[in-house]
Amino acid sequence: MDKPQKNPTTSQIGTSTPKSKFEDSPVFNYISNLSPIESVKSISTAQTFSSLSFTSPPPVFTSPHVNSHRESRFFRCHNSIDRTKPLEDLNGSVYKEDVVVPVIEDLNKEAPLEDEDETSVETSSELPQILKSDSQTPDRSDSPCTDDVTLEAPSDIPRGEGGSSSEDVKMGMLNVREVNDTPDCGRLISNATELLVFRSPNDSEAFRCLVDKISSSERRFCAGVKSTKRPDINKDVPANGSSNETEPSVVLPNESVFSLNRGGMRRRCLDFEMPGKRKKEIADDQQSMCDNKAAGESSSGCVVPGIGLHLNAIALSARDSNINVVHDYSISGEIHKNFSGSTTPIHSQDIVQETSDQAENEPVEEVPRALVFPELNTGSLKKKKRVSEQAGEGESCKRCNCKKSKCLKLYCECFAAGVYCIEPCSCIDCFNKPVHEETVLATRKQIESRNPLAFAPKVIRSADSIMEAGDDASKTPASARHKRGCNCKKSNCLKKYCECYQGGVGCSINCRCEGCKNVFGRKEGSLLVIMESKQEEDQETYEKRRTKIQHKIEVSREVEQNPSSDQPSTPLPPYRHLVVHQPFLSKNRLPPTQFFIGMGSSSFRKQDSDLTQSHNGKKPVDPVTEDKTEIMPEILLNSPIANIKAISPNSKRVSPPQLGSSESGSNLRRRGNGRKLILRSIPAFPSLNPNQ
DNA sequence: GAGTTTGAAACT
DNA sequence: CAGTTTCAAACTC
Repeated sequence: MDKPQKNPTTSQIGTSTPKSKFEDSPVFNYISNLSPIESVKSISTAQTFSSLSFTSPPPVFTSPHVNSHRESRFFRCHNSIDRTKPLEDLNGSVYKEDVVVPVIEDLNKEAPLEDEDETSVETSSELPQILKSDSQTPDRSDSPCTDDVTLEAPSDIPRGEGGSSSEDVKMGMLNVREVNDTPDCGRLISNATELLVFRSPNDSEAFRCLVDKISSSERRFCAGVKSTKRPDINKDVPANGSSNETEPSVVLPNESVFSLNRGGMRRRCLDFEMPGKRKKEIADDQQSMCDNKAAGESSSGCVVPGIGLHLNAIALSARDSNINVVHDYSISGEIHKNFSGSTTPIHSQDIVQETSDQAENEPVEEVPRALVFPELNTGSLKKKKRVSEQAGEGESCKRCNCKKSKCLKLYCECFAAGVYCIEPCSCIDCFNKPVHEETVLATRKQIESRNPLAFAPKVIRSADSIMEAGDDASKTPASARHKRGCNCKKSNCLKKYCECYQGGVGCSINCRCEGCKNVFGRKEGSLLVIMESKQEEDQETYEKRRTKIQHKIEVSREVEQNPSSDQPSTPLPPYRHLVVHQPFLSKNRLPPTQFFIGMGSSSFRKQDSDLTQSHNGKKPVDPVTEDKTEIMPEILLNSPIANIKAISPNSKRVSPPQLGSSESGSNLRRRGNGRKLILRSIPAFPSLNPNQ
């Protein structure tokens, strides 16, 4: 639709400029020299670029972003692929490239490059199975893009198409794919971020989008990269892609965002529907290869929902997004990594290594379990709850215990989070199920009519806070630290009864709490005050809390490491990382330790420094600008995203890519802070125009 | 696991 | 808008 038009221009711009610049830049050269992989990348990039960008305007890639991403992805992919193959074949690099390209094109649908096709065919012989398995499974419509489609425009898309029996199926597919795809996709993430940046109206949603996008993009690449199975991909794609909207879906990201914006419910619905099926499928599949996939599903189920999950989470998570996001990341080992890399301080190196490792081992194994188990596998709700709680939870996996509200009121966490109740829920007379979709939607509308922000994240992320600083706090709902502020009277804002505390944020002026002792910050007012108060007065309390939290985390880790239960159910591990590093996840999730990060602008800074720093030293409240600059992770900088941001109207907020690009050296330093970036970007662009 | 506490959500 | 009631999570034992 619109995409094609936009894409051409943007794609060219984004792809050509950035890459060329990067490649040409001495820094880039230096990097490339450092690692053979990099060199390959450069080569591959060029090739891929040409092939991809020009061979045929693939519908899927129509979006410029996509193309650029692809390229970047390819690099990564190549690496992974290369690993499988001997590096010696530099020529092979071309070969590799070819392989990759073909895949992409396949995805795109028809733009076959002859050479590439050949290569693809060859490869296909080798690895077709995995992908096929996915696609072939009757339940799962394979169009790689199905995921995207479902996510983006679930309602619009004819469910029947592509042979996908149902949304659930699609969802499952998505999840699976996500898992599989995860490997490559640092870049994918970037894509997602782009999308978010441009169009995400809400933080949460944006975040979701990210997740979704990532997953979708990952899939694509995965297909290619993953396996070495490109052929399969090709097969899948053509069949599915042509028939289905897989491609389009890809193209649409922006649109998807819009749709997402509107009602997280759809997705959630989808997601939640999944859970039940997922469980079954997962149970069946776990043992099989699909473990990864299953995990992905489960995770996604959890995650996605989570993402969508709690709006709060989304918002935080972009709260969901974050969590969701988080989950996703965690789910896909790579994604997680990538993400972490971008958002969190994870080292780019690590990412690379991981990618390589994953390529060898199949990325998902570790993550998958965790993901899968946590939600699906665990038997007892309580356990799950606890786990989730400890982990920081997966809001994605929210479980309610409603008895009278029918899960149609905000009392219900699931409903409040915009997700359907699932089996683990012990609710009675629950109407918050896909079956009662109409009722749910109607109720939701009703509630929204009463309070438009009812489903908005309660807690606003640091990013938001930043935004606040920069912009009018009142402007966006997210602007507030806590949407409404708490009204605690007995808990002193030191228990989860307090929404502020629960969200890992400090109380603000909006709060009407009495005897506020919120560790994250008292309601004195400005962030600075909060910080100071913390430092000065609350140090002890804070320390205690911190220690406590840390202890919990460690415990959870231990548990994870020592999977006492056969179920790796301990979701904690995967989540934990996420949680720890990313504050955004969900409102609840933010672990106290993190909240600095999550909290106000001050929090951002603290991330790197860690709580300790925050404590010990006063943390100068860095101007928002600084955060922004620092926030940019290397990956992002290198990735097209950076460019995008610059382009984006809101770019002002976003740290200019220049910073990152200009100061590659500083990037390392920034890594720690890097995570912030993504989050920030998300919230920053609430209602951007898709195009620009 | 049951009961209590708490504060948000819903209602008046 | 304030006060009250309802509700379910959070917490305690």
